[in-house]
Amino acid sequence: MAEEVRINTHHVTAGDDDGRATEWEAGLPNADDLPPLSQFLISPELASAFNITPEPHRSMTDVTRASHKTLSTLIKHPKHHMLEKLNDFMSSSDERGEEMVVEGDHTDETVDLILEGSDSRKLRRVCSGGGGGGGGGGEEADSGLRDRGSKRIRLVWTPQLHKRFVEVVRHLGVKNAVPKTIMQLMNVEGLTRENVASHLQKYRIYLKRMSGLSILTPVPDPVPMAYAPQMVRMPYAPPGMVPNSAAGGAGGGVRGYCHGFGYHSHPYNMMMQPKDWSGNGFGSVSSYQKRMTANDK
DNA sequence: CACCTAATAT
DNA sequence: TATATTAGGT
Repeated sequence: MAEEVRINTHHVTAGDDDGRATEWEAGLPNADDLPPLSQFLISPELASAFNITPEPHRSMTDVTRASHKTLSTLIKHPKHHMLEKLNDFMSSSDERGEEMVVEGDHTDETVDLILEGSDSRKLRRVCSGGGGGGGGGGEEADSGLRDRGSKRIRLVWTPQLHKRFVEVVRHLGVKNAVPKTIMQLMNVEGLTRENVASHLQKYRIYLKRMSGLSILTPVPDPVPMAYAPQMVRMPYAPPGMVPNSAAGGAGGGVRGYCHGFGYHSHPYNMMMQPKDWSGNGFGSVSSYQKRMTANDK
């Protein structure tokens, strides 16, 4: 309780003293009703159980600074001119910041477009009930989202975006999930078929991995050998392949092994999603493996 | 043409 | 490392 919280009365100096938007404060709880900034909202046990790292302690100064920043941003780009900023950065980002993030928000309705340089705008996309289009048909137009030189911008698959991807893939079923359809169903502006294809390729590789792996307990702790039958199946042991040191080269050793998807990006697997979307049951993980060999389209 | 996989480029 | 692009095939 070291810090005194006085949000109500604190003023913002962006511009002048009355840059403060008092209407924003209407209905907000009084400072006395709020817990002090220094106090965590969840218990340490809970935090550790869910692998949450507590934010560093914030002082009133930090709050003030953040507040200033927000306000000055809003003053600079008032109203609905936010979208125009998108074009701004697209044309101003030559050669350098050519990374873009498309990240879905909590709802299915909006996605955030973020640039590598931490620029971020909101675009609106509606998953409206209309289009559906099981058969295909070409609706939804264009928007490849390019750099000034008409070069494509690198897409970053944020967890939100990936989640949308996975939902669509599951909804379609793995067999019918092809880039074009996925792209259409995801309904994210700027997303291209190539984006999806590339991601899908990686996703399939990931699934293959998972299907080879034993899904049941990757042996959490060293249990006595005698009692540990064969819980860990070898993923893929193509005849005549030595586990490690094959290509060697890049990256090296153990870590190059679990590249990309399952492990790296988040402690929680990016590729994994809760087993449910609609009634589309495909529980069995190793069902599609035969597809490659034969022909079913 | 859309799709697939593998390899390679950025 | 993650994503894009290309090659070569169905």
